[in-house]
Amino acid sequence: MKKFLDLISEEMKNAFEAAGYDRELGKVTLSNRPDLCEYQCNGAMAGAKLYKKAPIMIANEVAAKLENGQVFSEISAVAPGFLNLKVTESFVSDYLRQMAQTEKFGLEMPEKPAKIIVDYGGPNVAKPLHVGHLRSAIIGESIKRIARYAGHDVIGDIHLGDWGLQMGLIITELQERQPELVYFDESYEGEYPKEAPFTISELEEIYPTASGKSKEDAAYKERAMEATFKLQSGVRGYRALWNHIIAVSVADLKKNYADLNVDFDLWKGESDVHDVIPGMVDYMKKEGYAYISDGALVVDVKEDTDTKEIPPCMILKSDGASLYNTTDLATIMERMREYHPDRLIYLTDKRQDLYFEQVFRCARKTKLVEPETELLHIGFGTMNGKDGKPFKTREGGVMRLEMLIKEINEEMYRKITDNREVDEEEARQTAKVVALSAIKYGDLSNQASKDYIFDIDKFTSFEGDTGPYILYTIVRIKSILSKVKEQGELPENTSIREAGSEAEKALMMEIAKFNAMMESAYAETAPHKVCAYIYDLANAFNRFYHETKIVSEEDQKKKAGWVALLMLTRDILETCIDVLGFSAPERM
RNA sequence: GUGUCCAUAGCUCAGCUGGAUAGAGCAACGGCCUUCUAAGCCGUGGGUCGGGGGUUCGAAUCCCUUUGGGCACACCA
Repeated sequence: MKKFLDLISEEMKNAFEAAGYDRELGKVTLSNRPDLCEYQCNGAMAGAKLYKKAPIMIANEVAAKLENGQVFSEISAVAPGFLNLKVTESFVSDYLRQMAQTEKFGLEMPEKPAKIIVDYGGPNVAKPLHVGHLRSAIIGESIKRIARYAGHDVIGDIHLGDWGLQMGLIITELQERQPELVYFDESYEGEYPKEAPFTISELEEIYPTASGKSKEDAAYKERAMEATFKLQSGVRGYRALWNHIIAVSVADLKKNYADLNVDFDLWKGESDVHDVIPGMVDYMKKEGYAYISDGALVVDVKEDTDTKEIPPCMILKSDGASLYNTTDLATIMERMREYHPDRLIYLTDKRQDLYFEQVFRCARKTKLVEPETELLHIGFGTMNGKDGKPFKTREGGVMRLEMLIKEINEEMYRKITDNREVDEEEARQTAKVVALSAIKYGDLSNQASKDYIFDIDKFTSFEGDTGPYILYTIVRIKSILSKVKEQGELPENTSIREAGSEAEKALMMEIAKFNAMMESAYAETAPHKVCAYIYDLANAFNRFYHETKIVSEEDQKKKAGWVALLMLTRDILETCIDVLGFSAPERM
């Protein structure tokens, strides 16, 4: 289904053409002066220079070619050359009726769906999820859902960090604490225990401890590197231990991500490409891409057009070990082989911008990807506390994600039960749903690339531009609809009617923007556009709500029209929050 | 040093493919609940869009410059 603005522009373009001007001048946009008109076209001013004519003359000529009627109810040419428009009530309501009957409210599907892999820039196993992981999960999930809704074939891969030095560190620290463990007995040939010799909370404490020690104690670091090497070369006991670490960690991760309503199609990690690395390295050497520099194996990724120094992309460290680059490149190779994606999207902190620039260039240069394969890094900003510095606990430590979520759930529960009689169980459930909307909307309503202030009080507030406000609006609509239903039968013809008030028309015009909004949210991988849209839509609805009594309306035809409008509004709002990754309760 | 991102109301943020009077929310103040959830709606006040220059009929938006900040710059991820 064509976009609303395109339909209007089409009329305008015909008029420009009929008046003897370039039809491309007839692009219509939303008015920025709602007091004067609903839509506007600035093409006459753009055409003034081209045709050496006063813009107002062009505007007048074009206006004369347009007719009031089907599409426009008001057309005026205003100095210096604006074309101001209002559309007819019937044009809007016809469009909405069509939207209601069309799959995905008229969002056009791509001719050929793109195969897209979203890499959530994996958390390291054995490290607790902290607030830093929140953004990649939330933004990645939404980008994935938006792309799916837009008709593409999307695979989400958590891409765990499960193969680096951190694993060696953990193993070393375990050995330090429990040297008697059978995993460290190299002569042992029997089966290893099924139970891990540690719990998730122990694991989460072990890593920071080990990491700290390695920074101060060179010998300790040496041992960790050796342990890493042993693990990577397949020493049985180390592998067994590694499997335990992964299993315990992944179980915990799954629980955490489930709480966030985030899921992954693939739980792959760096370790999955371990076996293909040697082949890739050989290939890069053989083709002459890679060479030794200062002992390390690198690929040059400089380009003549560069305005800055781009260091070469390192493939192997001087000790021959692989690193982040190596596994990422090998992963690209594997993904191309296995899925042949058209597009790879990476979500990480924006501090890795340069790193991904190098990796992408390297992948292109070494032909790991097709020339047309799109490689996209979405670097997001830091989540800061109210003081503008990276988010910490009150004590100054790193905030664990679990704690953060718990805290917000509690806060929400408190607000829901405040001064009200609510069923305990229902209140808990509702609190969780609303809390998630608060966290996600709070994050996604900001542009991903910018740092933002995570303000619990603001996000959990039930006022203003927040997740709870959006949910409240949806709940309100549902409540009206169920009241109407209780009243009994509605006339059969429950289709949207022409707007009877300004607020109703405004709501309808807001709804009509849906497909254009979703299209650009996908094209620009911009979830915040969805947030901005539903906030406007919720506002438009609430204005309409306040001046329209629906349940008590006597005119059944009118009422039926409103019911249809409400259902469409609800469906669109719910679709939008679904692509943002949260949902609305039945009551709140 | 090089590169890069950012600077908009007291605070948090939109707007940036150039258009008329720069928008929200919070905070402040004032209205609106016997009527579909007041978690709402309506209204008031609040701005040299960091500074300067340029391009243009027109600049928060594009270009240059300057100030202040964040971040990155090969053996971490």
